[in-house]
Amino acid sequence: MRNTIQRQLVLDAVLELKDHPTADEVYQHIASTNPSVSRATVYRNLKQLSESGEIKLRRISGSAERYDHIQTNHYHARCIKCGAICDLELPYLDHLEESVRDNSGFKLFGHDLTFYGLCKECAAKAEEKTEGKKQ
Amino acid sequence: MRNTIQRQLVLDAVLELKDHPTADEVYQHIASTNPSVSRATVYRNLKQLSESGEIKLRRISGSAERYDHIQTNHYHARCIKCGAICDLELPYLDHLEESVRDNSGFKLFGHDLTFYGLCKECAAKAEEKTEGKKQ
DNA sequence: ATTTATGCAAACTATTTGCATTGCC
DNA sequence: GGCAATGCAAATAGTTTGCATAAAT
Repeated sequence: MRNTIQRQLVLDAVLELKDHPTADEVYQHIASTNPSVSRATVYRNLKQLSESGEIKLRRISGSAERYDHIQTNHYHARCIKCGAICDLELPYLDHLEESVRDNSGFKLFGHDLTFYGLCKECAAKAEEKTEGKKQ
Repeated sequence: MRNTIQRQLVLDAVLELKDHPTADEVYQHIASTNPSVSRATVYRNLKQLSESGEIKLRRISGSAERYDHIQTNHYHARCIKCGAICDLELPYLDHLEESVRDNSGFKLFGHDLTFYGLCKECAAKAEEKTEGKKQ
């Protein structure tokens, strides 16, 4: 694994864009200052960095793949209206796999848990509309 | 919502293909006997049928969207090797949303939980390989 | 008759890959 | 120098959309 400027740019972008950026958001961020870096390189480095454990790939249901500078296990909420992703405070369900009654022969390694709902802003907007209708 | 042959074909396909088919698998199934039905129609009907509650859209992390003839809440496992999806027996965590310490203002409606691991077959293959290395 | 649904093609989003070239070690 | 990484373009997977036509009500 070689130490290229591009790899460093990708790592820096994920560390700066703390908000679970998608690959494209990382690319856009880098392209704003380094337009010659290609999308493919961003994708390749994101994959490598997440495989080497420097960043974390998050699979958020209903969303494109996202990358996280935070490594620790925690869960996320996705806004069904605007797509925002938010960290949640819920103790990580460490031994959930063990609770599965395994009649399938599956060897389970882990789980992805994503909540969905309305973020603060979108919930407020929905509230306004409802109020509007009442009058 | 009109009662077209195509809609019926899509519904029937999901009921027959019990194995959480993707939109494309539904399309292929229908196309094998009704080649004139278009992919777009399959997608449109899958969306409508899931919105009207006749079938259930499942968001399985790491997989394309899938459709289920079963409506009841339950969780799934995805094989990281072959992509197979399997129903799991684990009591549905009905009130998980309530356990979230909500500092974000999110209004949570529900959650998607997907386990990942190796299915019986792929686990067996991996075992073989390991055995091979030992000798 | 009206209006929803269809088929087709094109567009779009997200991601990967082949290949010639660049540049790290 | 050798091999990994890059940039580019094309390819792929999954899904949606515009539009003229067909068909359900």
